[in-house]
Amino acid sequence: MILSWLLDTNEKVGLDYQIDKYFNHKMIAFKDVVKKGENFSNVDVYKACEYAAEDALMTLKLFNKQLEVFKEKESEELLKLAFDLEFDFIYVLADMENNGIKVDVNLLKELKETNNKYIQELTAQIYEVSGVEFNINSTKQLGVVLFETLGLATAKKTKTGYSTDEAVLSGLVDAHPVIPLLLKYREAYKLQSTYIEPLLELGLENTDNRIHTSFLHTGTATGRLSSKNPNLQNIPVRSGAGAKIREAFIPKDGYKFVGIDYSQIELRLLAHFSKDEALVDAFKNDLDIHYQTAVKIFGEELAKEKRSIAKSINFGLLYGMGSKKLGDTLGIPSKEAKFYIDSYFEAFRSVKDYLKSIEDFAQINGYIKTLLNRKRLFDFETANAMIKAAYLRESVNTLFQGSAADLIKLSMVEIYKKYKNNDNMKLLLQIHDELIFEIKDEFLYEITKDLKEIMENIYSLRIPLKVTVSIGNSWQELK
DNA sequence: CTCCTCCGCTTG
DNA sequence: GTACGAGCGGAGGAGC
Repeated sequence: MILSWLLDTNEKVGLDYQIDKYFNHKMIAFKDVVKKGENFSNVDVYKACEYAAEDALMTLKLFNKQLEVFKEKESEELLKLAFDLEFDFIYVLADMENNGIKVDVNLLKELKETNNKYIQELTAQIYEVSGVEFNINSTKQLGVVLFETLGLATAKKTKTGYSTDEAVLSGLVDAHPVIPLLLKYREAYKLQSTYIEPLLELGLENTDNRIHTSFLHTGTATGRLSSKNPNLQNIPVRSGAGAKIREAFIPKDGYKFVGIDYSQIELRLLAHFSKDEALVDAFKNDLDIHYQTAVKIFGEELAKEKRSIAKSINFGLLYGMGSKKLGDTLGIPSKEAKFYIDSYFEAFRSVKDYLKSIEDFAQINGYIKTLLNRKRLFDFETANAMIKAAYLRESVNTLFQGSAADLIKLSMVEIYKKYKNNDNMKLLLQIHDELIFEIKDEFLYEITKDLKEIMENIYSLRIPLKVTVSIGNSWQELK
């Protein structure tokens, strides 16, 4: 059985540390649930699943085992209550954590060496060009070098001094030859310290080179999962150099990676909730949603050229954007950004009304609830104007982000239930709107097709749910 | 020496 | 003072 390692520590050698890790973080999660009453509304998600019976015996064993490990008598009742709520999903998480994901340690070693040389070269060049030796990783020291020693123009300040973040450096890229070197250094150092070195170390811990993360079930305000030790939900994907790290994640022999992600799930939820005719039609007809948005705002002729603006607006809507930030994002004056936002709401009238109704609901009731009734509380009573504005943005965002989390959790439970005894397929990772599986070559298409079916039909909305599937011999190939 | 906050960067 | 949700590594200061 999937969790045999958890119940019988002698069955597999070397898994003790995993058991400890599992119990530790689960216990922390349970304590969180007990502490924060609002998370009890998770019950709706699991009630919706209605999958209690089959694993009852094993659950009981697991529960008893936990009580043995954590002798916290006074919290037994509460722990039991919390445990019931976790009933189904806890298995999915434990399964993923136990499966782990294999890394190519030889490739990571190569990356580490070449990247290390590169960092040393950049360091030497930075010292030479700037004329001083200092700790490049220290924002404080770097600020002094750039804005005092070299006398570059300051752009913005942080609480404690000069800002030297990527936006500031990019703005100064032509001002001094050290700037492009710093940008390259930052990227290389980040990859080395946060990804390459820790992943290599973890990969070498196990003879099968598999890395095991911890997924936290109660680690977010919205109902999403989070991942830590290591965080496998923020492995680089955007930069070219970062892509090499994804090459180092590989399936075991005879298996392929399959990535299935929900396409535009939050915007689909916006269409579903708002019932906006234009949005609903676009998704029903499987059109390019950002392009269609551009058509509605700017007209047919300009739509192609303005698609990226429409895309930024679409995402901004889900975050409760303001014109200033949209302007910054697009590199245009906030006045122009405001005009675009106004044009959007002119074209999508019911979206505007709907977003307003979310804010009203949150303010009147002091909470917001997602598609499957997960609640997030807000204390408007004691909030000043700034906090209140933040709560309204969070209310809007939680509806979409949290509902999307509900849906993928439903899918994960359904998939787990169907495949838990099938060694031809394992679920390895969840990255918010995406699942990554390891599937045996022989059953690749059969199982992938079934997973797609499950995910697209997990819940009935006004618009269809759509997933995109990718198959590859490394994580990098899943695109 | 450990712990904490800040900064900056990675991701959906 | 205004775009949501996360985790991690390094610097530097506070406190033991």
